[in-house]
Amino acid sequence: MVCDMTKQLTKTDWLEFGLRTLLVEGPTALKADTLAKKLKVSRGSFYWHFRNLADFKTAVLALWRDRSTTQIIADLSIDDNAPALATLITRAFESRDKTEGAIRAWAQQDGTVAQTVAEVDGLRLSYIARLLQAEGIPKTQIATRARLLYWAYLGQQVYHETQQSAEDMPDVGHILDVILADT
Amino acid sequence: MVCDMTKQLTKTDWLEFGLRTLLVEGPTALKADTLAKKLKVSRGSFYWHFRNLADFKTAVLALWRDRSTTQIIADLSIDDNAPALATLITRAFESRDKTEGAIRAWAQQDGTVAQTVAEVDGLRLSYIARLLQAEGIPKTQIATRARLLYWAYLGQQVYHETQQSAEDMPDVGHILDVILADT
DNA sequence: CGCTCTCCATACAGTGGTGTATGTTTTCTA
DNA sequence: TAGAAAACATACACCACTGTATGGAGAGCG
Repeated sequence: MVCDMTKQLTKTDWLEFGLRTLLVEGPTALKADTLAKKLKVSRGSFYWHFRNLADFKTAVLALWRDRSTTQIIADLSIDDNAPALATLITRAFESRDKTEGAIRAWAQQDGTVAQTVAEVDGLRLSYIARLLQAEGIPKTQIATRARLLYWAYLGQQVYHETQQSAEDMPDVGHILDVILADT
Repeated sequence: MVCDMTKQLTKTDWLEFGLRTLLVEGPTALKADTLAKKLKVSRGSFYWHFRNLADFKTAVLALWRDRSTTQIIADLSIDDNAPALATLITRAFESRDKTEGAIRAWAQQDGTVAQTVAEVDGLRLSYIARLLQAEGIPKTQIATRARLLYWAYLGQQVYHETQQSAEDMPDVGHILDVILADT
């Protein structure tokens, strides 16, 4: 628990904890009852800040969407002289949380979530396409290569390794080589 | 409904319907109550064939695992003269069901499911590695390229397109080119 | 001090699902 | 064709969770 335990809870506290819970335990853990217990308060607090569960969930979803897009902007704002694509790939493929899996699991059982995920996917994909264009990839190949790279990122996030061995890390450099290879 | 409606249900009928429901509506739809209603029987039938829900779920999981592995064997048994890798990629990337997404959504909230998924992932990955070896990829690059390809497949399955336009299909030929490209 | 507004607790009714017990129908088989 | 076994129906107790109503504690302020 990172927040001050003595204070009372604010709407933001609930949303932050909700997002964190979503990313760690999955969408099925988004219940007023269990969340309240983990926050050591009663559901009265929850229903004071939010009209109902659906409202809370849409707020959590919006929070994730904003975070994701601003994170894209942050990645976008790394200076253009640096090897942006390499940096992006390294960061993406070395992250080891269940975020993407959790969000996609949620999207699969909720239409509005799926729509939001589609928007975020579109933003990320167009960003990758821009980087590939800067790398000099022929225009007819950009779409496919961007998809290949982004799909590989998504796939790695939902991929289940038998054992999380450190030496089993992907060879990021070689991935970059393949994505940029001449055919 | 594809099965004979007049007959009584067998254990296999329940499992088949359970697997199908899982792949279409996701793991949260695996409830004795709702399944029974859709099969137009009461829960008495369910609890005659299965001790409890957990038993049913593990049986459905086992069915998926067996199907997945035998399907790999079936793909493996296409004659070695044919361009096996191209065929596999074409089939994989043109399939448009939510199977992988549903299974992975399930795995994310159930440890034993995650373990089974890991086994299947391992089998598929080693199969792809074998095909890449047959294509003459250097041994030091096989692992990374196999991962890249399989991750891209997984990613495409959980990827949410804004609109399911047919012209948005991936360029399978170019994917193959990139995966096999000299670096 | 007393008043108000914010935040939370408690108690309640309602819902959707599980599992069990027991009775009823259908099917198989001798 | 009687009887056993398989398959299903019905009714019940139980649990987790939602949403609501209402009451109470706590800070801020006149």
